Amino acid sequence: MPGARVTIKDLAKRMNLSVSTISRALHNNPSIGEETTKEVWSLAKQLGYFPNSVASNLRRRKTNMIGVIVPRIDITFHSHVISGVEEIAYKLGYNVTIYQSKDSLEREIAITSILQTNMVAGIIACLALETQNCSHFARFNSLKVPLVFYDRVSNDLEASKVIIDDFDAAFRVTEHLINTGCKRIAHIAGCQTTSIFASRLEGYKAAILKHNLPFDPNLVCCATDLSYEEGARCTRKLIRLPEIPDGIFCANDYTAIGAIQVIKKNNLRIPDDISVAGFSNYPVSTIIEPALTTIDDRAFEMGKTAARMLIRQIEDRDVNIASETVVIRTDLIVRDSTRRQPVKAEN
Amino acid sequence: MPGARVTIKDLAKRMNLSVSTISRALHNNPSIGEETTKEVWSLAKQLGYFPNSVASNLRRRKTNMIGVIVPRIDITFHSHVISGVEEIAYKLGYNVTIYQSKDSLEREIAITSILQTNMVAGIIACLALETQNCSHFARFNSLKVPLVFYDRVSNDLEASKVIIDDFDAAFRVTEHLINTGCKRIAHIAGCQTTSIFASRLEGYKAAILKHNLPFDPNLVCCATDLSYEEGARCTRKLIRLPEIPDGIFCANDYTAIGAIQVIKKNNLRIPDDISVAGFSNYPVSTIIEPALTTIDDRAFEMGKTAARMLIRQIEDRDVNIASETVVIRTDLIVRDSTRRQPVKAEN
DNA sequence: CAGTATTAATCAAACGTTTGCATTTCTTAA
DNA sequence: TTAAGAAATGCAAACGTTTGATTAATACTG
Repeated sequence: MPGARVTIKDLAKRMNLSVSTISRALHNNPSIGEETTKEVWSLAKQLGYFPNSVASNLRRRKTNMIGVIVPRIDITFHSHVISGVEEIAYKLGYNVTIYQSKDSLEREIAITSILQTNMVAGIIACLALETQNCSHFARFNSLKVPLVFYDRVSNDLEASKVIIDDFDAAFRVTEHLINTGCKRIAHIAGCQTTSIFASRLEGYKAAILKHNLPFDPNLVCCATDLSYEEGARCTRKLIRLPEIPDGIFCANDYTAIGAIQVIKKNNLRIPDDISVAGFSNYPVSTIIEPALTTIDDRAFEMGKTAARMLIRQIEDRDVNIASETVVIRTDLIVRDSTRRQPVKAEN
Repeated sequence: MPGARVTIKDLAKRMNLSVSTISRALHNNPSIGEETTKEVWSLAKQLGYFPNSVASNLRRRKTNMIGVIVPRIDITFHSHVISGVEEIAYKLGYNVTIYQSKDSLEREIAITSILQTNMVAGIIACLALETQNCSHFARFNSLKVPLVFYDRVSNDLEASKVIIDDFDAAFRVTEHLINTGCKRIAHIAGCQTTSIFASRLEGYKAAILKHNLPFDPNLVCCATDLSYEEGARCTRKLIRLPEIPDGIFCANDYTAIGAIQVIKKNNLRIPDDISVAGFSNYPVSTIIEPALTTIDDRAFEMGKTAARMLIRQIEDRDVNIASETVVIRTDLIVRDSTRRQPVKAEN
């Protein structure tokens, strides 16, 4: 009797009403008299009644739970996305449950099973690096559980996506480097089986070619995890090239930071000798000296958008929205790492 | 029939067995024949059966859900804690659902109601800055829902805690500053109604006094949110003091970064003119130049520990573990921001 | 062979809601 | 006065499991 939960039945007994009446009253169903409704509410408060959503979920055959799969929670980008998701979910009465795939396909698959078992109402996911084939997500189509991918998305599956235009963003960064006088621009690229990194490379190439600069494969350095260390390693290689680059576009901010520090250690000046640009606008990009020019990928916005899309699909289930793809606007943020003394495009 | 979930009943019908037999078989209950058990499993796989944990939770009157309340997900410290929680929870078969209090008491209260409604098995929480009184958590005592606080904890409530020894850590940092030659050490302190920040101030004081340095209240700068900007602001004030400090211990890394940048802008050298130390060991502390001496608060470890404690309590419910408090070891990480030319303690 | 264990499976209730379909009571119109 | 409609409430099944109590069938013991 101490912690014994108060249920709808208890209220019913106390008031000599049926449980259905209580249930309806608590939902302010108009078919229940105003008087009664008020009394039910007040008794509920008095007795400390709390609805049991597990029971409700079972009966209604749906939950208010949104499952989120991220590679890792402690990566800035993802924690910002999650924050955005939670923000919207909370406002709209949904709960958020989180899983880390650790970039492992096996774990991602296991997680999809858990989500199915838990009857989540919808899923937001960023694919694991290992994931090439998304068949483990296919089940959610037949279960009518809406699915929104963000950032690293799948094309072989009917599902909504929220992404940025990586090609365009990379193009703009590269063009910015060109416009500030760089003629020999290197690119530290991410794993090319992941489409976002492939697009960034493409955007880079396109800008180079558009401006009639030669495309030199030696200037493209393929990284795998885009860590600080990889950035440093690639940069050491680049500055030992016979013809040293005068600009480096890095596929993310971590590698850019690594690049900057290596360049400084080698007594080259940034941006005078080499300009550096990153991608993501992590907080650290304002701290590093010189401050890093980068692309703001608006992770928080991405999370909010994904959540909104998902919830709309959950609630309009019957309308059966065809999957939609939203492209989030990105911003080029110019800081000192590319801010050269005013030069004309041609020197 | 397309997305129709396969249930235990379907299996029962197909095999001419009762649902209870199926249920037991799926739990490998020894009272079911080996033969039967095998067949049930194989049919389950064949039909794509997935257990419905909502139903199971209702019947068992408990869920596998751990509720986590953090001030904000996108703060490095908390995202690392969450990552640790998820890591352990996943391994042990629990799910993690996350809520941000945004440091608002009102929201924190609302979240506790949601958690109760959702029948979470246990709760891990870091109190909102606004929270002075924890009565809204009291209900979980009577509901027998275990509760583990981390970092910002409550003392007026029977609950487990996982914390670091803020006093000790602050003491060690300060002593380190003294040992490397600082004689006039300032402290940029956090909100003093929050016990962790009060303890850091105390630790600072204790070290000062132990080494017979004068304690000068003018050298203590109380901040509220410990942001980069506050760090910068306080530092500007400090370096305009008639007697400028030769060391600053900041209550977190953000403020320390702000301090460093202000000091550099004012053409003072770090650590030669002023040593700077922070608290938390955020990734940025290795990036800033000079690299920041700080305390590693081992957030990830904290999350893992909190999760382990919580789950143990959930599972040993009957044993009724008295609340326990675990203090996580912290490490002083010495970097260039305090690494002076070798000097004796006395110059 | 009677009696007792042992094994394998079934029965039926329960968990706390929600909801379609009655039922009751009261108005209102004809 | 009666039929019909509206308003307020009740009945009972259902959601998909789990589990204590029970039964049926088989094997074992003395």
